[in-house]
Amino acid sequence: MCEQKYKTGELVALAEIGKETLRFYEKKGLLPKPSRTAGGYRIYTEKDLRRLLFIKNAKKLGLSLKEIGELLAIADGELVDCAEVRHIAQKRLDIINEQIDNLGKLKTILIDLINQCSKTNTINSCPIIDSLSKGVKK
Amino acid sequence: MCEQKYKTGELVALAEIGKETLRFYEKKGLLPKPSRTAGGYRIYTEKDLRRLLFIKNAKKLGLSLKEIGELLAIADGELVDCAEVRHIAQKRLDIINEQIDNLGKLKTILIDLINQCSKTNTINSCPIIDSLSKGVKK
DNA sequence: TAACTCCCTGTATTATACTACAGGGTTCCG
DNA sequence: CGGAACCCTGTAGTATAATACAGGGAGTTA
Repeated sequence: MCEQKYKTGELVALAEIGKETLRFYEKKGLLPKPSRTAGGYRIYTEKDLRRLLFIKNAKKLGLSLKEIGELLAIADGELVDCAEVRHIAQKRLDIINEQIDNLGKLKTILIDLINQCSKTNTINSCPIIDSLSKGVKK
Repeated sequence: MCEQKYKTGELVALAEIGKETLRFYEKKGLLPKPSRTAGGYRIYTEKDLRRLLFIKNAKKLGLSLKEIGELLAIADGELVDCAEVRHIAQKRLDIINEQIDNLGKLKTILIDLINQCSKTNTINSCPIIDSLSKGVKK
């Protein structure tokens, strides 16, 4: 029966974020407006902590706050249209595949550069500039 | 003997960027200050076009303008210290590997979500929230 | 009750990468 | 020479994601 309650300082310590960031997320609508003490202090629950950790992890995976907001809206049941969900997820998936592809190309270019560099020890012609001037598909 | 010369409008048309972006890059030091006509109009050369295309392609690969600037400095011979070059390249390579790794994880999560969605057609429990609340390594 | 820590609000600043004016000067065509 | 199209400068605004700070209130403990 005794659910854990946190004040701002306790929550930010547990989630390892700044207190300004917490308020920022609240203002952005990513976190619900918490209840308050008589003195006006915010009171958070376990649910808020989980939500905050979700935001943190999703960010780590490269999602923008806007996208995270959309996913949270789905989780909250505000957005129950399946087509909508699929659309968000698929759109992101396309971008991810493209990014993985691009990162692979950049990786090759950088490995070439590093090798080139260790061979000559001076750079007269630049392998990256050459590679990238020719263009990257898409 | 007749090298191609471009005015701002011609160059931005060829590179497919905005004219303000061109000035922005000049101010940032990514493009050298071009020579001018008697009337003060900027005159660009083929070399500038190649440089601009390099910036565009490097951006597509996810490099920041700051990193692009460092690579251009290398290409310009301003930075000929091999250790420095290797350092920039290796640092980026580490980030890339991590990003590829993270994107792969996100991809799995999203594919799960899409599948879940097409099975149930309604979302009662949210697979992404569940996945991400548990955390992502590193 | 003083002192101290924590919390409140609102506003301003940071960094990245542009994008959009306002108010002029230049070039070129007829 | 008139007018359109183009270019110049400087400043301001946009979006994203925070981060910092000023000025004040709340809660706790000696």
